[in-house]
Amino acid sequence: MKATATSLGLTAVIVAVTKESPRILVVRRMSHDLATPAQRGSSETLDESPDALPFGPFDPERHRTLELGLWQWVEDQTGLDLRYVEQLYTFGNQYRDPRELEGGPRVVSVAYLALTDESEVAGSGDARWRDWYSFLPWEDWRDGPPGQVEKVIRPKLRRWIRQAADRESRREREERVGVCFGLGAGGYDCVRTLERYELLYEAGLVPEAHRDRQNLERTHGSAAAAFPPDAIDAARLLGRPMALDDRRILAAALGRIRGKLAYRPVVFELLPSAFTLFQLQRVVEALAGMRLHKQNFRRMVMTGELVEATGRMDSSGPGRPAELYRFRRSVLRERGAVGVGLPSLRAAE
Amino acid sequence: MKATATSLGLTAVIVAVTKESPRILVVRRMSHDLATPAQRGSSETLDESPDALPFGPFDPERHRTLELGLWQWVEDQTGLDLRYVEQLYTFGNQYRDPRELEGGPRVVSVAYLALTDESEVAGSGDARWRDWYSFLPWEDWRDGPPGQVEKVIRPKLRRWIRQAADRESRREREERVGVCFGLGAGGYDCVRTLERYELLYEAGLVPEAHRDRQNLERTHGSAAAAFPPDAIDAARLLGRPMALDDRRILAAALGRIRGKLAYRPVVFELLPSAFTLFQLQRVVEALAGMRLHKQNFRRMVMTGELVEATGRMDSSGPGRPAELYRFRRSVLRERGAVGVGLPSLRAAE
DNA sequence: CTAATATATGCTCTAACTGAGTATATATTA
DNA sequence: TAATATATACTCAGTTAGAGCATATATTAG
Repeated sequence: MKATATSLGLTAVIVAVTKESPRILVVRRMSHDLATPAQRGSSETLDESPDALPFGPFDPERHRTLELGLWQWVEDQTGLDLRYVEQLYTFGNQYRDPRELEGGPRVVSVAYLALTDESEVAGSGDARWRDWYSFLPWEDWRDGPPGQVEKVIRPKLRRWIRQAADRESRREREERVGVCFGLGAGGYDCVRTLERYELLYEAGLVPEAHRDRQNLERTHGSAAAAFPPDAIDAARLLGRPMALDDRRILAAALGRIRGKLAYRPVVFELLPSAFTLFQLQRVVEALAGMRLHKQNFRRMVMTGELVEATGRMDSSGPGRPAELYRFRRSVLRERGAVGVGLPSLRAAE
Repeated sequence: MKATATSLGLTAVIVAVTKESPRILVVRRMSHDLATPAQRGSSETLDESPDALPFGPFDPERHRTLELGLWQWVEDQTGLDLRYVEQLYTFGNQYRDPRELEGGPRVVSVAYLALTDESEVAGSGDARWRDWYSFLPWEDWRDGPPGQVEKVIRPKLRRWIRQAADRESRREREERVGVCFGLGAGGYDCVRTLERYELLYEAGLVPEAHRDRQNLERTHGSAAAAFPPDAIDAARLLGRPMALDDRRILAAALGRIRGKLAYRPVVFELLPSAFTLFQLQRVVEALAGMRLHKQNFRRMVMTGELVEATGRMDSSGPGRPAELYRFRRSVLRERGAVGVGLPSLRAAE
């Protein structure tokens, strides 16, 4: 059975940073919306009900542009006011949505990245904020290499390399693992989030990989492959799964925002109007998933003239009070590439 | 009358570089395909028949992914084999396609950037290669500031600034012009191609702006605004117009490829397997639209280990024969950000 | 009150990189 | 043979990036 039509939708990756942790707005879609009939029978999927990214159909009658469509639809559904919106990518792979297996239309979705501050979500109560790294825990290197990388990912990937069919594909796998997790020259690159997710997917370390394979096999009538039990175990340590290919979209969004940090001052859309340099640094670190050298960070921000002093001080925390700054919006118009620039990964302050 | 459905298509920006000039594959779509009935009557549009980017509907029955759809459809239509394909942007603005004015569906198009070498185009003979800068002549600074910038663009933009409604919007226009054409601090940024096109469109310096406005007014029954005669004059100097918003897509593609040059070695997909360093430099210059310092360029390529010597020499041109190099594909796997890095704009060698 | 601790902020040092230029070698063409 | 066009090696100064030292000013534990 094949999809015969296409339906166009919008997916929103809505990001906020609260108290040093990056947050994502997710909805809990009832699983029977997304499950195939085979799954609908099994009890295990019903109570799982995975998180999903906010998604809505695009209505050409109401919206003059795709971006306005996203804007208004998010506004209507959640009451959030977005500070920054940019198109991320358009996803149209077959079987993204398992309902295609039953003859549903091909679901093509234009994903947008939006920045805001975390605030109460109005409207239909199933939207909630969640820590971004609860979905992609291997991306947070702020306290050194994440536990899962050494304990789970590396051993499993070594096995995946060994299982390669021939010498050539084995060498290829080896190199991919090296690039993604920073064994090769050049070290670890925090921007390669999508490459990492896709590697983990292909290597079967992520439950979505098994789910998709099972959906396919069930619908095509072949015997459903046994769900490898150790794979499930491993997957539990590798973050919260999501519906559809939403975790892939999340990985793409993280890479985009990390890349953008270096040459466009987007961080400021996530901060209050007045902030200390340390707060600014914490937000950048939260998104980059790594620690920065404090003095150099300050030097960069100051010599780049990204901010201006407000004159007021912040004495709320412990330690010497810090001066409060505001974003100098005019840099957007004055100069070309400006941003907070990420160094390569290193230890700490 | 409003569009009630959406149709999903694929647009291809197919790039090659031949003898130091970047080329684009365009098709000549019969103008009655795109014209509104009002235009169809007038003789002036019939013989114009503007160039358009290759476009095809996306068929979910045949294609597993959007990218595969593009690949196969380009292959079928033109016989070209693409060396590199990446998704560029998804365009879905209302009235992109004038047929929407008569109740046609909203045309959403996923644009792809593809690199290849210029070769004979097979199949339906209406596809042809054209110089990229014939559509965006203000983007080519290899021989200094393009003539149109000083003679046409600057004066018209100055008038556009003066015509602003209030002080605030005037200051805004002033700053935008400064950023786009390099009057402000930071100088000229060759990557801001889309910003420049959109500025020229808004300021009415590009015929597409008048065409779109006329289409709207005619269909809505209001008197068609007189086409300002000096605007037409100016437009003739500002490059060849295109159908739909294809020139906007072209501007986006140019910005993307220029930005990518700096951190991904995409140039090599446009070169033969063996090339001299000077040829490599010429291709980069053609895309960047500016000249590079020769010795520094060589140093960068060599210390970056982007290429390896073949041992063979090229004695075809005048002057001392140059060594032939090949791209060291393994850098793709070894390191993170690698590319040929563009400096800020300067005079010449 | 004092010590420990957490933060803010100023300054230095070095290695690497960037932009620009000089110098020399080797080919073709007038 | 001179003029010209390219290839290639090397130098030099200014800038930037990564790392660390030192000091100032607050809170909290004892």
